[in-house]
Amino acid sequence: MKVLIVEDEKELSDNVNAYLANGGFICEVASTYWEASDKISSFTYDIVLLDIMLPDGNGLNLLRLLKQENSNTGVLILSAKNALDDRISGLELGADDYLTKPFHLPELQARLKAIFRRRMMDGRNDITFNEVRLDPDTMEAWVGDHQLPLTVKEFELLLFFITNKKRVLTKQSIAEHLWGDNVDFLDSFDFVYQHIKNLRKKMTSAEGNDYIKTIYGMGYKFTD
Amino acid sequence: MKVLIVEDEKELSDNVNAYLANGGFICEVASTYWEASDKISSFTYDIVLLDIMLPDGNGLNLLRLLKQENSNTGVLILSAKNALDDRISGLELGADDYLTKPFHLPELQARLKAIFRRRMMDGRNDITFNEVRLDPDTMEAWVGDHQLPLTVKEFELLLFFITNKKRVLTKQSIAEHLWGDNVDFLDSFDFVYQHIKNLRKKMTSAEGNDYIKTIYGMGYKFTD
DNA sequence: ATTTCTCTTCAAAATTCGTTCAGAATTATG
DNA sequence: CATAATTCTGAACGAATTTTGAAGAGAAAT
Repeated sequence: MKVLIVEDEKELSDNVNAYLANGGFICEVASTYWEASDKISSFTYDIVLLDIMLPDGNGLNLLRLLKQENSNTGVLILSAKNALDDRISGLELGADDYLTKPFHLPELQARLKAIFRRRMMDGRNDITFNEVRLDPDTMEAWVGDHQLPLTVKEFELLLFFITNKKRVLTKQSIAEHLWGDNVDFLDSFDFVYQHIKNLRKKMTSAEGNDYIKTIYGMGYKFTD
Repeated sequence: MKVLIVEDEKELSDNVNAYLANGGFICEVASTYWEASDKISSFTYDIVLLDIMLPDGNGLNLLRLLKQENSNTGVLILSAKNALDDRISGLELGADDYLTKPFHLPELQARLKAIFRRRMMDGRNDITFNEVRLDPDTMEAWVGDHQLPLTVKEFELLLFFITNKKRVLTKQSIAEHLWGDNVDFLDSFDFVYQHIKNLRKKMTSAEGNDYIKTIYGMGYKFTD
């Protein structure tokens, strides 16, 4: 992760630079408004650590510039203790966070990581096994690039398989998991066959492979 | 935007509630760890305002729960002045921001809006998804150039969809979000159908596409 | 008070999905 | 190899879910 430190006090920027570099960040320093402006226009950073009070210009303008140039860059604002308005303006302008001086370096790092996590995660929450990918939030499933048009039961079945990969699942356990307590009254779990079949068909029509292996007399196993 | 205020000092939570409600937020209050835990498990909030120091449990556990339940919820941590470790832990756990007590209400609101904008609006003042554009401030909505004459419920529905794009929303969650806690007494959420229908009609009469996809047996999803 | 707009309720129609059934195919057993 | 047990498949039925139109209730505006 690449960080631009915009800060005119050399001692502070050196400290930050050293600490963050040690924590795995790649840092560059700009000590004036114009130097920062140049770098922002020329290069791409993951996060800009921005001191608002600069000798030759207001950092909020840099923030505006940044949002125009590349809105995907995170911004953490550094401000003097009492500059409440600056902080609020900064957040209004789209900064991700701010920190008042003086601050603790571990906290700075924690916040940078928080910003990074926020920007990278992008709300995705999926489970994968080889070519197969599931997202429980969106109820979408893929084999490779091909999205599977699954019904709810089929999706739940695949989810049950993928969260119990390589384990043998009996028809009974599948039935109990997908149909809950209602199955107690049933004497046969044969209806599971249908859903296995349907899921297999949709998976194999996408690529060559459904990962469901039949264990004769036992049940099924999701494996390669 | 729906906010859960987790705070045991009643006077403070009342103040915050009143101030934010006036600013257009929909607020609910939980004054104990378990009440908060219940609400977080049962309902969906855009942001949780979380006091870490609760009489019957540590707020950081709530934060963990929250990230498990619904990773799309923002978190703003409230902490005592000197609890630096808690703040850092909070940010590490995925909180979006923190504020130390005591704080100014305008700053709190600015930060909440910043979190929301950061998550939804990408630094601008409106929310877009493909051809669809919403402005929560003015309550206006467009599909392409065509402005939609939406009613309040339709707007809220579309806002709920667009702020939860690609996620499957059940009729129940939609009902809870748009109608608040009152829906506890209902046994059916079928009335949601009507609003879906009306919204669809207005969106498709503007352009060819409403982005609302039906997931049979599950709910709806705003996607392309 | 009346009109207009919005929200909700209700029932019928349309659609999708889950299940059953019978027969075919596969695998195990002796 | 013959038999029994298990699994697979396609077709068709029925149940559950969603859509739709219409009409009533309620709120807001004139």
